Order: sequence, then C-alpha cells, then structure tokens
Amino acid sequence: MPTPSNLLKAVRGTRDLLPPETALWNRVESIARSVFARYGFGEIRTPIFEDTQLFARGVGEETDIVSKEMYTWEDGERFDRDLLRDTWLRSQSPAGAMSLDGNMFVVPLEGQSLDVPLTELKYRTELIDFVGRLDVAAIQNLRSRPSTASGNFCKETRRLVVGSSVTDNKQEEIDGVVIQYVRGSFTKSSQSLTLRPENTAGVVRAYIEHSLGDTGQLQKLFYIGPQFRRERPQRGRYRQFWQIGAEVLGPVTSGSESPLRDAEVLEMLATLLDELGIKGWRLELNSVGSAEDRKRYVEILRQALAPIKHQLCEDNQRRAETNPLRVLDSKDPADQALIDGLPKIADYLDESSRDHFAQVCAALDASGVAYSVNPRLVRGLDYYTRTTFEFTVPSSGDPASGLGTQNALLGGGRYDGLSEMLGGPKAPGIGFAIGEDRLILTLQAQQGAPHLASEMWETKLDAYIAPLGLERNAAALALAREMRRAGLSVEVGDGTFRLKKSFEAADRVARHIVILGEDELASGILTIKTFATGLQTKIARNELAQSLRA
RNA sequence: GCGGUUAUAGUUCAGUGGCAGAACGCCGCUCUGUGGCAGCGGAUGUCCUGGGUUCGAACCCCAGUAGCCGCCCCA
Repeated sequence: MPTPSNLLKAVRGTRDLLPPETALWNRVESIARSVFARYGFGEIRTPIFEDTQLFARGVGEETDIVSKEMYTWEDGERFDRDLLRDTWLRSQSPAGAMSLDGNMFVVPLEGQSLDVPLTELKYRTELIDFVGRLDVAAIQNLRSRPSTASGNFCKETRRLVVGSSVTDNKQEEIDGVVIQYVRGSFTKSSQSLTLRPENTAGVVRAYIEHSLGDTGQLQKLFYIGPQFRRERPQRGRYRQFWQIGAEVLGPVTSGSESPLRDAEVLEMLATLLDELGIKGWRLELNSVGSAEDRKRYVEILRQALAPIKHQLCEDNQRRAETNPLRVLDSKDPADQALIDGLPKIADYLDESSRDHFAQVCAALDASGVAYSVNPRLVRGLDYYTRTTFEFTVPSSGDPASGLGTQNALLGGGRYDGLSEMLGGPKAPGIGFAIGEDRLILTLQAQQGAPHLASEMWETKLDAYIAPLGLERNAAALALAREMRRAGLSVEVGDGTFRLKKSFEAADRVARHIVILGEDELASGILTIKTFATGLQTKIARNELAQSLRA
C-alpha cells in the first residue's frame, strides 16, 4: 500500500480490527465470558491509565516493562516562569549555578540567561520532592557543546535524581553541568500517569481501594481489555494489545492461599482453550517459591554462574549479570548442557512452598489436566511467588502455530505479596493473562480461511429490500423498520439502483431479496426470492416476517 | 535499542533506464421489474517521502519514513 507522508495512519504498533475479523474476537470473548461465569468470576473494568507508581511498585522498577516500555506522561503539568524567576532571585545561588527555591534545575556552567527555558519542574514524591527535566531545546543545546553531556544525559540525570534522596542544597557536577537540588514546598502541580502495561496491578489496586477484602469473601474477577507497552512491534506483539485475564484473591481466611485455587485456575484455562478450539496446547508449570526463596535462589544462581559465565554465549553472559533468572530461559543450543547443570529453584524452596506445589500437581492429576513441570520457567514480573505457569502452542516452523517465535499464549502465577507491596492488606492471589492477539492468530492459523468464510456466512442478513424507483424509498425504510422490529436482520437498497444491481448487492449480503415496486405497494403482496434455491414467491406483507424467519 | 526484508490501482502483485501494467474487485452496457454465467467497455496511481545521477528514473545512488519478520526483552 502506498504510504504518502501526509496521510494520518494508525501509530506504530497499533492497528484497526475490522469486520469480519471482529466477529472472531467477539466469539472468543463470549466463550471466555461463558467459561468465567461457570467458575464464578465477575467482570472488573479498571481504568486504562493509572498512577505511574502503581506499576513501579507492583510490576517492579527494574523490570524492562517499567524501566523502558511504558507510556508515561505528566498530567496537569504547570510551569510558571515568573514565579520561578522570583523565587530564584530570592534564593542563595552558588556561583555558576542558579537555584530555585523548592526545585531542582540544571544550567550550563558558563551561566546562561534564565530567559532560556532551561527547566521544567515536576512534583514527584515526598522523598524526592521535585524532579527537573531538561526540555528538548536545552538538551540539544547541551549536546552541541563539545565538553558537556553525551546522548544519555537526560536518562542519566533522571536516574540520579529519582534514585537519590534529596538533601538541602545538594549540588553536583556532570560533564560541566551543575545540578542543584533544593528541598522545598511547592504545591503539587502534576502527576505522573501511565497507560497500563498489564492489568493485575490495577485489579489489586481496586481490591485495596474498595476494601473488597473486608467482605471476607474470595474475589474472583476477570477482565478483557487493551494494555500498552512501548515495544518494537513483531508478530503477535503490538503496542496496544488485548488481554483476557482473571484474578482470584482475598484474605487468607477466604481460602485464597489454597493450592486448590491454583489448580482450579489451571483447570479452567484448560477448559477455556478446549472450548475455544485451540489444538495442541501445553501447560508448563513451576514454582518460584516465596519472595525470600527467590531472593536466596537468585544469589545462589549468581554464584553458580560466576565461574562458568565465560563459557556462555554473549547474551547469557550479560543476563548472568543483569538478570540471572533469564539465563534459565535461554534457547541457545550450545549453552543447554551448562544451564541444565545449574542449581534448580525447586531445591531451594521452603517446605510450605514445596508442599503447596505438590498439592497443585496432585489436584491437576486428579482432574486429568496434563502438564509438565519446567524448572526453568521463571517469570519476569517481580510480584510472582510460588506457582508460575505458561500455556504454549507448537512453536515456529509448525504452521499450526501462527505465532512465529512467540509461542506463549498466556502466562500467570501466584502473587501472595502484591497487595502488601501496594500498601494494602495481606491478600494472596493467583491470576493469568491471555494474549488475545496471539490467541486469535493461533485460531486463524489452526482453523484456516474456511472457518472465517463460514463466520461470514452465518452473519448473512435475513433480507435485502430492493425499492424500485426513488418514490419507493420511504416505503422501503418503513418496511425495514417493521421487519427489524420483528427481529429480522435487514438491509435496504436504494430506489435509484437498477433491479439487476439490487440483486447483485443483495446476493452478497442477504439470504432473501424483497422486491418493493409499484405493484407490491399497491397490492400489499410482496415479491420474495430466496437466493439459495432461486425460488420466487408472493407473500402478504403481514406474513412476511413469519415466512422469512423460517 | 539492534538486524534482515519490503513499499507500484480498493486488494494481491508483475514490471532492471524509454507511453503506468495484470488478475480479482468496482462502475456501465449487452439486459427499462430479476442475481450467480458470459461478452464488451470504463474509472481508479504522490510508483512511500526527500535529494542525487541521467537526454530520460517506478527501476541506479544517498538519506529518511513506514510495514512485516527476527534479536533484545517479555504475556
């Protein structure tokens, strides 16, 4: 398709879903709703954007999702330059730098005029008080100076500020740029918001906010909706993607911690995939233990990796440093033997976690749900504890997949500490999220084009009304209203169409054509033709709906 | 963020320096109130954008943008 530069298009990583494909989406969602209903889940709809802190604390500040893949912006930002200038004049300013009471800002050493909009000021948290950000012009200005900042100046500045607690009049210098931090008491001027990158944190936030735990009841909630991550698009990965997910959580006394809940969720997913008609799915299961188990294990893993690291591929060497758990996920064939020799997390679980996992497996065995334990299955999000799982379909190379290299259809796990991480009461839980985009791709690949064609066939309308002549248009719409109110699906043509054209149009979209000409209007006896049989009959207007329904 | 690849009609695509093309779809006619078939005719283009080379560029060169696929990472 030609893509002229002045044409507005869906932005990178987003797309339009059009009929008839949307029929498939609706079918998937209605099957999901019906399964969830049978397991006692109710629907929850949380906002599409939340306070950035929710994801920073819930998902994990150090995860890739939070550190570089979120759509985040400052909402309600205000910048009153006159006020800033006044406060600056009143402040004690160290030589070569400018200081603003209650704010942090950055200025080149040579001392520029303050008329240049050097800073934007933002309220962040109580601890940090304020975060300054160079505006675009100022960054370019700094970059063009030979002895000053490099390309990641902005990132570097942000990290320094966010990561450190600010004391009065702290000052530092980076590449010839003085950064001055000052405590202050500005009123709140903006809030950092983020498009949700996943929905579990939002659900738990809502659970806390509405004191759902106080009901004493186990909460079973499902959601269907878009999520957002700023990733490079790829097969089955979009920047706005859809997830179907569910969460089971509640106070311990409601049984939320029971391994039965884990098994029930897994068994429900098996049922859902079967009812959707997904073929060849596999359930992979593991336990990552408690938060403490995990921390201990990561340390042990790090130590085990240290002596053999140099034998691993480049990617894994890096992972060994930054995120040892990811080494376990590596598919590099040369490294498999070494990876198999690494300590297994199963050996470092405490007794209750081990026992929990054994009971989950026993319940699955009893319900006849097939699974395989994958000791290497670790999840990227910080909040997971104990049970983690993934459902996959046959991977790349297999045409039945449709997913390319992304063979995970859904993933999830237990998150016993998440509520407390967000400042809520103890509320153990387990949940999952299905990548709906991937689910659809898989269904399309497995069921093929004939399925989609039949989907269209089912949506053919009951009738197409062909008015003959412009004078019949009004009567045609009136007839359509009558029939639609009787529950029929009807399309109306236009009186200017030649009858031949009406027939062609009608055959494409409807099962019957109703001819509405002068004779028909006068007599009240309508002419109906059925496309499938080619039979044409005359039917009294008041018997029409009845006859077409048959 | 990195790599590969692609970009021409509504769609799928052909076109390796010399008039902008095919198939399907769309519109019309053959056929004034009867579709599917057939024949004939027609309309539709920023050849992704900008620059360069050339008498001449959809085509060659440079840069950019976007799609797709993969890597990183992750559901």
